[in-house]
Amino acid sequence: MKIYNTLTKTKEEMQTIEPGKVRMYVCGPTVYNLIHIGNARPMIVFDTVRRYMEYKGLEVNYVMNFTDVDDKIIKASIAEGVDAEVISNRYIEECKKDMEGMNVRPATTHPQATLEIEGMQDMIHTLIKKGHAYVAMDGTVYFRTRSFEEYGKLSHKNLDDLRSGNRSLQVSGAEQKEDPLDFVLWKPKKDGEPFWESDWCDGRPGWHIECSVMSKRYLGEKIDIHAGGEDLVFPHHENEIAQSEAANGQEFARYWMHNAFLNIDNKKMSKSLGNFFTVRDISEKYDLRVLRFFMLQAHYRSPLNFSADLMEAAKNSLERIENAVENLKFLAENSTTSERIEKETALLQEAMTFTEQFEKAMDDDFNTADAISAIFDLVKFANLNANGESSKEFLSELRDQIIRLMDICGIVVEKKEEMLDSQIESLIAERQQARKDRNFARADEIRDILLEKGIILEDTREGVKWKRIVD
RNA sequence: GGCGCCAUAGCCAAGUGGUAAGGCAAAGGUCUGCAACACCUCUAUCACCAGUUCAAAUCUGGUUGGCGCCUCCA
Repeated sequence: MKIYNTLTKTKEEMQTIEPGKVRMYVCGPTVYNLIHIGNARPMIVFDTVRRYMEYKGLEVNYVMNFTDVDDKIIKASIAEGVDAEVISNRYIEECKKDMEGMNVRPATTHPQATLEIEGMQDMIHTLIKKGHAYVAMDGTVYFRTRSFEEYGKLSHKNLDDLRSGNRSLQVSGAEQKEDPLDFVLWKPKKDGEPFWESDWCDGRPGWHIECSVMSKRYLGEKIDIHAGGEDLVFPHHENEIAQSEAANGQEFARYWMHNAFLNIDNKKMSKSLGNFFTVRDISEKYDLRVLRFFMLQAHYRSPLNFSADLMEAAKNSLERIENAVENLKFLAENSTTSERIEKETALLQEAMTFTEQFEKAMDDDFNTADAISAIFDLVKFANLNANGESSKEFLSELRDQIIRLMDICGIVVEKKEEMLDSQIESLIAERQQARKDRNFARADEIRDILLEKGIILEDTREGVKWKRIVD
């Protein structure tokens, strides 16, 4: 299994610290509002990475935090006249609902920054003791960037470029920093803000220290994979490395994975620009499986453009796969032979090559776009080789294979067994009679009635099939 | 100003040295009372220029056009 590592800018064969086990940390959202579809990309991408690793037999300890102390949360709490906690807890719950809708599995642990303050203070103490941090006059604690020699190794920047190249940094350096690139580990409270007591001042932690500490607490000082959006490479992840490695004296994470951005009409989507859709917005128009499928059709390191047309295309594509699964199920239910015949054994063996194709693509830095094309090849193969004469065993093996691969992608194509509404059943029977009587007007009328209820009928050689509309 | 990424058919998107996967859409056809599903057929020399090579979408240099990070941000 190969992973593209931002640290080395190459694909590397994954070797875990502990055989058979993966320690993985994903930077989660700041919970001050409903998550948007940009937030959804890393959730979907890395959930798929996790699912694939588990499929390959690895045990994944998966941690995704919630950043629940932040300027915007505080701003929202002041606007509503409630505690910051009320805001963050509310949106953590909403985020979990959205994750469930996208079939993103809950992490092994979902730590929250405000519950880990003690660990943060410990790490800051250590950094001060080791000379990597200092306390300013007002109690702010800064990380001494120049004390960490490898600073810049993740984002491949060097300190001189950063210093000379950036105007705003130089201006803001007028504070009490020793160096404009030093960043905050602990900052003093302002009126009305949540705060914690500390040896330096009443205040709250800087953003970067949170992830360093939560990662260490739940996964240990050294982890296998640290992941997040590409915008976090600098400064967030760069700073995490500096803090963690300076404090712990060893490498922080082996592999750094970053997903590219989701754009709207070729423009960056951001909360500050206001051109964003929440996952909740999308869920009103589409089944969230469509959103998930849409995102997995591109490679996670390529920018992806979002639009209504593209969602429609993704929906139609997904339907093709679902149709095949439905069709196989229908044929199996009506098949008269149960055991497979020799020829079918050979066909099933051939079908396995699609699973191999799928795995080969996923092994190559989780190339979901390629992996999904293998699923389509399998779908084509199934459509071509399954018919009324096929055995039950053959049909269900094919169906299981498609379902299994889609399941790795985190998309459930197996419809739950639903009780056939007796009303629907009798309408279908009535329509069949009408067709027999060549009363096509009535037959079409019944079909329209069912269509309005979201039921699509399909007349096939083997009988009438029905399915619920996907949207 | 500094660092970096991308450019493949109408649209989306793999492929990163050996003569272009897959999906959507469109067109024609088979099946069918019609429709839908499915199947068959059909759509590209890979932004442009120059070079390296027996061989380049794939490597090198340049041009043009997009975009990202350097500030809260997935």
